[in-house]
Amino acid sequence: MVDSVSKRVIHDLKQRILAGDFATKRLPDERQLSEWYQVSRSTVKRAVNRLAEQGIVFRKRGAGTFINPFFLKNKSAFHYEGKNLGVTDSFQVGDSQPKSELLDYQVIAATPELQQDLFLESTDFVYQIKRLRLFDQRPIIIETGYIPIKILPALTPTVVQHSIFNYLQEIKGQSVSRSFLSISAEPSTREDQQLLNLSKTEPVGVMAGIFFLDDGTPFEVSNMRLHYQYLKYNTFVNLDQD
Amino acid sequence: MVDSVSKRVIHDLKQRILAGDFATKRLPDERQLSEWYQVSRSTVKRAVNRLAEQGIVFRKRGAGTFINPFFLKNKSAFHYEGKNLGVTDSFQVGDSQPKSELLDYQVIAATPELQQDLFLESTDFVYQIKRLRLFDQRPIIIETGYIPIKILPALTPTVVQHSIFNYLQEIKGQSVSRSFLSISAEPSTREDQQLLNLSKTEPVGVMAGIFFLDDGTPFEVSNMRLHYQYLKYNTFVNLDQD
DNA sequence: AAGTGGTCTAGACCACTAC
DNA sequence: TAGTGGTCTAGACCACTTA
Repeated sequence: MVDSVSKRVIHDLKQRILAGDFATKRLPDERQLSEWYQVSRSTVKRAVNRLAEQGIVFRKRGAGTFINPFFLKNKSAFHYEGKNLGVTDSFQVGDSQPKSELLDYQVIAATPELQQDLFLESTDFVYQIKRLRLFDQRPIIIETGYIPIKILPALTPTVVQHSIFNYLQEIKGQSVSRSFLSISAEPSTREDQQLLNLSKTEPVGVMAGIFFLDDGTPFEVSNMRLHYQYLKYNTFVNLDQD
Repeated sequence: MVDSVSKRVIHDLKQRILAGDFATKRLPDERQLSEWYQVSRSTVKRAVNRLAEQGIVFRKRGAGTFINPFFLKNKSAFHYEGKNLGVTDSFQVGDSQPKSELLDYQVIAATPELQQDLFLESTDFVYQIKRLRLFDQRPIIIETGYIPIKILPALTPTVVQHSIFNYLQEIKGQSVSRSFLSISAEPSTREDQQLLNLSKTEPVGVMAGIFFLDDGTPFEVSNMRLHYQYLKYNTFVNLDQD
């Protein structure tokens, strides 16, 4: 995993910004950086654009490239780097390994909605997997997932209690690299209250959506009900667009 | 606003994908597209990369570029294009103009937290503006915002009841194009219940964060408590990265 | 008018996938 | 091995901001 040229530039610029090398809150212009790093201007541009995507710098046509002051003063808030894809990724807070308690595990015919979302025929079947996920011994998420059996014909309850994503990687050499999620909130149901240890007035966060394989195949429809104190989704939005 | 070359390519490819021109679920390779559109390969690459960012196609090094089947079957879910920045933008659902009821409006000394978030000195003052925002006659959001007086010295309650963002554009020619938001959920307080017409067990969604001007100046710290039925945040996450 | 970022070109070479 | 996307170059010209 040798670093490419632009990676080197990205990394170095990030370090200098954090170290406060650019007291002016302004980056040298692209042509200067190009000479500085002895790379082409295109490469500098690609590197700086990456920093802009991450909200670290702002570009202003005709004026220059400026360091986001908020980035310097609030680095922790930018910790979301790498984003949230799987749930497990988002909850590496506790030191202990996340565990799962299997609540339900069966094979059912794909409902019309699942057929559409997972790109299935009416003759297809899916696993319905309901798990209570624990982090640091505490119940945090009730997750109900639907996975086509034709993608993972040999899934077992044992696998399910550990990581389905890891199993997928081992068996098929594919990983889940994209997701489409919708985030909302709801009053807790009686079941939520029991499983997640909530009072009647405490709500759950809901993250529902689809996970995709590298090749774009929809892999899983997932519905997650989270203890509300653990729902925290950070987004950086940049409206400079097409 | 003449379209650039790459915009033309983006637009045309998008249309063809939607029209089902690529029955194979696969785009022609870059060199072919380059010839087809009579543009350089770099330009094709930039265009197709934009489509990939939007989740419309998947790129696979060594294999090709493939259309996201989910995009074809579920176009409505991709409606989030343009994303959510301001709250008003996210809620153009109802036909009527959004309105605001002013709950609180005063100038206060910047607290330490505000000083940090808005990049202020301890001698700075901010407006504290609390509004109940109505959409389609219904109360949806309680928004408490903090804006440095030195950015908008002549703000008035009248302006505040309409759009602060529009006023900013008129007065300073600047717009709010970036935001950093954190999304969570909480049980509703008694005030929430009263203002948003919620029962005791119904929660609120919370969107808290900072809005930035084009030049990166933090413009407003905002805390929004939403009627839970109106919190719906869609995200497309792509974990192909650096 | 000078300086800065944005777009685009024509081409080289590399890394990975599939056969 | 052939084909595909990824990185990079060296340079041209354009669009916008600032003075």
